[in-house]
Amino acid sequence: MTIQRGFLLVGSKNLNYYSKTPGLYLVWPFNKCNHHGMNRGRPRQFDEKKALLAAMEVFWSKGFEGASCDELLAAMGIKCGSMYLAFGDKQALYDRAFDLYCETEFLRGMEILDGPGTPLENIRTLVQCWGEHMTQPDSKGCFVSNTVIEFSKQPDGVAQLARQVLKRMQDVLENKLKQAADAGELRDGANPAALAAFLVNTANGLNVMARARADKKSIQGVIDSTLLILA
Amino acid sequence: MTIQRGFLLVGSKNLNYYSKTPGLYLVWPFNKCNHHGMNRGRPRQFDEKKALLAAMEVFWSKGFEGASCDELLAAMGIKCGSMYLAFGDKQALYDRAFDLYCETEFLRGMEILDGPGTPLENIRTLVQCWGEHMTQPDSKGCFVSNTVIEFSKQPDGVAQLARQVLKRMQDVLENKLKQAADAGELRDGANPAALAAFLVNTANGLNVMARARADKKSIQGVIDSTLLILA
DNA sequence: CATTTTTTGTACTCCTGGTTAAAAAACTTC
DNA sequence: GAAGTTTTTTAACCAGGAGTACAAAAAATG
Repeated sequence: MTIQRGFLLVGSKNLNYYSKTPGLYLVWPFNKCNHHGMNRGRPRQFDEKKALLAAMEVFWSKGFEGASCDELLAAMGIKCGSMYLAFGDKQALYDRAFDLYCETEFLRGMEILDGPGTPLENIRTLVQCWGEHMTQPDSKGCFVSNTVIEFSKQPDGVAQLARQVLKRMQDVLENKLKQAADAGELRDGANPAALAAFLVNTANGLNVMARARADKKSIQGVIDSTLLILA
Repeated sequence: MTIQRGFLLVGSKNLNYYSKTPGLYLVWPFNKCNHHGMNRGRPRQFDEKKALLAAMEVFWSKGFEGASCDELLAAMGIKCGSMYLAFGDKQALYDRAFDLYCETEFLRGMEILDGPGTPLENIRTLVQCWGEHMTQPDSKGCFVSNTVIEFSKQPDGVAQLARQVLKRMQDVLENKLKQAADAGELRDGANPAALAAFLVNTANGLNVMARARADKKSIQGVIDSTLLILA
């Protein structure tokens, strides 16, 4: 039986391929890498990673609603057909961009906590790093924080993920603060759980300050005051 | 010359009145209050204050882009014709709603600073008040903070206003902190300017925490830690 | 009562933004 | 080279959302 165009081939990778004769078709994902290490069909003409990175920048600075598809596609350097085929839809693209941010910008920042210094030293370094980040003139703030705000009404999806990331960050900080306390670096009676929540709060606040284009002196004031509590 | 319907009467208050005969019309704003203290024309059938309050609630919880006209009109209980006549357009309505928020919710909160206690006591009360506000289950956070974020890319208009309100709040706090310092309520070397920025930052952070539906314990931790610095 | 001024309600327009359709292009496999 | 599979391109499509037109209604004026 020869396959002809006209009817949807259920199971074909992108569900956009057709046969002329009606019937139930069993379609295999042919397009896995062959013995030459090449895919079948027309090869991708854009770099998915690069495109995603560009999309991330746009979403990061403009938010989900604020970023139009046109704008995204222009930044990604591809046409809508390619985007929809590669990523699904706008929300899926946002989700991917959010993941990318978490993997790169966000969690990489948290690695400072495992630096060479003592627990408290590392925490203080992280806080100072936030300050430097937010005082950069083209700072887009924090993508996670922005996501929490824009999707705050939604119970799951990327909204839930963003809340979990903040919670995770809080947990990591609490852990580190406990280590600091055990090492006698915190004053007596200091509460690691409360301090962790406080630090996450400071980070979220800095995001707003950055977007409000607060002057450097104010942001430095925030950092200095925060560090005072970690003395 | 009798005026007839059909052609726009340039100068008529709402530019929606017509004459049948073409020509240049000189139209006077007749409809100022007359000797009966009444306007001419059909009287408003809705309470502008009430409608604005309803719009404020919607904008506050959903943001500018997030609030559709349908939704706003439903909440306001009027039809679009009335809304556009009374307020101008969606942005103007938002601006009015923002003003209303500042006058009521926001600046009223700042009045706590002029309460009966000492300067420092009043500041501490304000911080605690933030905590109570944000832990309420239906808390919509802070409209000013939300506005700063959503309009962060825009140089003027309500965006600028919102940034100024934050700055104003910071100035007021700095002033109060100086009073506290003069009264010997702050530790030696405390920096009122830095502390003021820090407190505004905490407030902005709490807004995010509220929208992230952080647990009460975390928010209390933020408040407690913040108050520590004001001891 | 006729006229003027205003608000109201309904229908409509216009536009933008997300998404899909369909065919052409580019490649592999047979 | 023909057939098969995928990406690219271009042109629509469609829904919803902001805003407008206009006639009808409701009041004051004189």
